Amino acid sequence: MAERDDTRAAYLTSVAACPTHRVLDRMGDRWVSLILNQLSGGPRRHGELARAVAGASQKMLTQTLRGLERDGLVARSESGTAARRVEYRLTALGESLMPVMTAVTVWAERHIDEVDAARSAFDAAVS
Amino acid sequence: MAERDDTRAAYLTSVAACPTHRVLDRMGDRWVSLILNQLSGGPRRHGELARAVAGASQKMLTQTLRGLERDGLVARSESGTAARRVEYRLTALGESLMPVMTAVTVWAERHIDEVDAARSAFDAAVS
DNA sequence: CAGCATCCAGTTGGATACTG
DNA sequence: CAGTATCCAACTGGATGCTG
Repeated sequence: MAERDDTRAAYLTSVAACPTHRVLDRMGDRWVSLILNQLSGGPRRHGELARAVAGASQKMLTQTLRGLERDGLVARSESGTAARRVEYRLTALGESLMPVMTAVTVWAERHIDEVDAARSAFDAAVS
Repeated sequence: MAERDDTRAAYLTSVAACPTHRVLDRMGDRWVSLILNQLSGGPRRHGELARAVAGASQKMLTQTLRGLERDGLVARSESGTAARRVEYRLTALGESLMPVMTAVTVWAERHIDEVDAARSAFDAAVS
């Protein structure tokens, strides 16, 4: 399909650039919802987050936080020289995203049973 | 870290089971937002979707549709014997998700510039 | 037309070990 | 305590060819 590579590439680019998709991608990152949820309760130290989001490896925790920081959703502040103390908190931009997260959560909790039922039915029909 | 495998595994399971995360995962699937968007305009044939979501490979289109169908968000109906005709449409459950998608879209379009600005600033500071 | 199967490259994310 | 660096297994998603 060499003749259509350009078209395909253009489409892929435009999809990647789609704001909705980009936001969804970020929100869907495995640990983002948990971290954002923690931070919505106020600033948290790195260690606190590590404990609260215990499933995440150290690498993923930092990596995810960096990503959120890069996108301006989370702010990082450092203090202390000996006993280092790093704190993360939501930015105004991050806070503005919370209602959207909440909307997702509300829908999810309200309809997850229907989804599960649909899955069972589907899987049963297939097998 | 063999001693904590159980704990870790339990956490990972609970995260995977988290309704919010599951929904976010589905919504974040690369082609879901585009497909759902198409279907919100009414039923579409497979071919129509293939054209509208031209970036997706045939495999991914079908795979994504199956996933949505499995989760009860989309319904598939077949008709015709010779010239096969397969149509997809949103279920009631799928329609109930659209406002959430819209909320994400609205936030995204409204704030993507801030995100981009934050990124540029972050990247500039790092380098 | 709609869909399935296979192969495979690129990415993701976890384990582990080490630094200031 | 917070973070970095490396290695690597698993998963994702695209290309291609075939079927009813």
